[in-house]
Amino acid sequence: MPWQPGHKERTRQRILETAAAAFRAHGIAGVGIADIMQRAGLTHGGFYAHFESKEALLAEEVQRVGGAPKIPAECRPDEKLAAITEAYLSSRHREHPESGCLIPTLGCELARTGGAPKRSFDAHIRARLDRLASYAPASGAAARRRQATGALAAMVGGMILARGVEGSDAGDQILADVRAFLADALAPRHPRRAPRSKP
Amino acid sequence: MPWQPGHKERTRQRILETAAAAFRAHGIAGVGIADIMQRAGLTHGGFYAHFESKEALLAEEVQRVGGAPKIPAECRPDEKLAAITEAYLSSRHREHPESGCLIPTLGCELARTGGAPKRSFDAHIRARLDRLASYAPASGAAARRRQATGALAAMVGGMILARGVEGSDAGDQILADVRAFLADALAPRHPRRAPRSKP
DNA sequence: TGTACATCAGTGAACGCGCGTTCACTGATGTAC
DNA sequence: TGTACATCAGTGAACGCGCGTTCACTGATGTAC
Repeated sequence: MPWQPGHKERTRQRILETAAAAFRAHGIAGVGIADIMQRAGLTHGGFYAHFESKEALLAEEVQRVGGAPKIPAECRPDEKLAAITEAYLSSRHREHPESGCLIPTLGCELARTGGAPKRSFDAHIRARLDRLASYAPASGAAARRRQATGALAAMVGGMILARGVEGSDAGDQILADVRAFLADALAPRHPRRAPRSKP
Repeated sequence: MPWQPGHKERTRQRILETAAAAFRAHGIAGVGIADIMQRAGLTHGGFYAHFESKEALLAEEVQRVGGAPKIPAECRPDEKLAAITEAYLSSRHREHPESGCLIPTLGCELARTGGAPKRSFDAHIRARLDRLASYAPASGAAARRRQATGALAAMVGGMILARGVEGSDAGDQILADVRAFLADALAPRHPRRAPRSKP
């Protein structure tokens, strides 16, 4: 074996990491194979020695980019989900899509795809909901699932809105509003109100 | 004037309506001028007699596609925002991106753009938040703003997640969870809990 | 009423460009002797 | 220790294609006489 073992695998990882940032920064359609390879210090022709196609790369990317949520060690169990949403809805995250969650950056495009990328996206969403549900404060699997789904939805949508408005201040204001909304919605509370009554 | 007055304007509107559906169905990058014009029953060359560029069309589109929320006439004032979220988070909306809200379909792409489309998107988001805030049940402008922002974020994110998973059932489950989450979060409640206390 | 005309909405060939993908080739590498 | 060699990761020219945009043109139209 004329090359050090693991050399090709390391190159492959480099391409994956470069592509992950490029996709999130410019969108799937906004990034070409040549872009990715150049940023990885290679030429475009070599790409197909590592991946079958752009679509295959994307599918692997969506599967790979996990994003384990950071939770403060001293966090109370019933405040973990709220802590995750606070960390997610940060200015830093808003300013750095290339290293952030892929749903607000690629979600619209991935929702339209089919095949392998769509399957990866499906798995990505399910895995995140499962994980978030394990941190939800409510009692009962269904209630925790509701909290996790509602929180992730607001996180994703909030980030899109914050990046969609012009100006950092307006974006940060949206983030702050969603943070406050979720802190309130996820706070331990009295039992649910009675169902809507007919007048 | 050899053509009926308003003829060109009607053609222009037809292009705008065709493009609105096409963009939301296939994304900005996924639709070409030739596609739009063909669907409008025209040939691609004529496009530039109506719009300066694809970008100009997009900017006008984002400004135009408003989406006045449908609220039942007999709806109680403090349940209007919740009613809007229920109507938004429907299976029908999930299945028909081409005629639905443009934020879950184009939001990721628009957040990355600049220039006229970005300005339109900014205005679009602000207008929607203003309108939703006017339906929010809380008392006080800031609290209503928080509810409107949180609700729109969850609506947008929830729709993306619902369209991102595979299968109608999984998508509908996500919608139902977000609906329930928001119904709970927007329900009239006791005063907010005390701020986090140190142990 | 019929004909010639000016207008201009719409046509379609052409442009330069960048895309994803292919493939014959190159040359840096570790090994064998 | 030095040289010849086989390997294969990576190169770069080339492909067909579709894109956004341009522009000389066509031909349906309402008007003038």
